[in-house]
Amino acid sequence: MSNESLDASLVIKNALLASSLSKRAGTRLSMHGISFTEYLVMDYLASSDFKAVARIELAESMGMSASGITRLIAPMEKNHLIEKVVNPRDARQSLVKLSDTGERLYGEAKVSFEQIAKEMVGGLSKAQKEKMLELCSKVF
Amino acid sequence: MSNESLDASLVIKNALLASSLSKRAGTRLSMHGISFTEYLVMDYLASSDFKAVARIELAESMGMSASGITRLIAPMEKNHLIEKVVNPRDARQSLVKLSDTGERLYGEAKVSFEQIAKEMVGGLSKAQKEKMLELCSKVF
DNA sequence: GAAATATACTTGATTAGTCAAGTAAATATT
DNA sequence: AATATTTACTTGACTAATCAAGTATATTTC
Repeated sequence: MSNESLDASLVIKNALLASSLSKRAGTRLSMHGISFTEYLVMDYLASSDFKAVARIELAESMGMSASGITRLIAPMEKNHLIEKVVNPRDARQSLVKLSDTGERLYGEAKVSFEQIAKEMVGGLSKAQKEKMLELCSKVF
Repeated sequence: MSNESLDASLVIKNALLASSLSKRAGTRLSMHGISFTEYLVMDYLASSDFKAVARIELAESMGMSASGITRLIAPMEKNHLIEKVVNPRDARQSLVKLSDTGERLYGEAKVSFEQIAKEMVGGLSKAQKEKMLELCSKVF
């Protein structure tokens, strides 16, 4: 295989893999009434120590547009998973944090997510998983 | 890090990586007037030796629904990139193949795609790319 | 060989996102 | 201090996909 087609194959394989993984994860998470993307938001907020975060930061961290975040957050707020927090230093911002309900739901969803994640990458040894995570991080 | 959270991190990292890669690839491919998904279809048809392929096979190979393929192919057919081929043995099927125009466009797009793929995975050595491809294949 | 079931595809309704344009507040420029 | 630019976000119009239901053909069962 030429170098170029190795690169191309890698990109394509990764795209197909991620599509499969996120679909399976989404199916599992739907039992908690949330989508994979919503889970990612919660996970990010949780990793931010449950502190309020600017929407723009969320957008960047998730590789989404600002408007995508607006539309993603709106129903989560309506469902009381997420709370708006104002930033007294900057009135343009509308910070976002997990509500108590959101934290609780995240905790439950996390169990399911870790279960399905385990099933999905079950074909790899611990060392291989670590290697793959490292390689992914090197690319992005 | 616990085993469970390693699994979860790997799945999340992969999703974010693939999202980034496919967006960048899509941007580059838009110069040829096609999307990343359309490129994937063409690539699959090319790898099938440019023979006609059933839509259902396409759907499966790309991890998409049958209706997704219908809607994806329709404009490609209108733009004469893809031709319908009937299967005399099964009138339910509507096979799909690259037209001459489609083959030509695929050839051009492939150059761009391999270029951007090279840029995107440039942080890895050849051995690392091979390793990552192998690990991805092991998972899916 | 007729009836039941399964397969291949399409269509209508919906969802999750995009981009471009708009608004309002903050920051920089002069 | 007034003006220009940038930043954070929202909204309207659109696109790409999904699912559920429908149609037509093929296959299985009796």
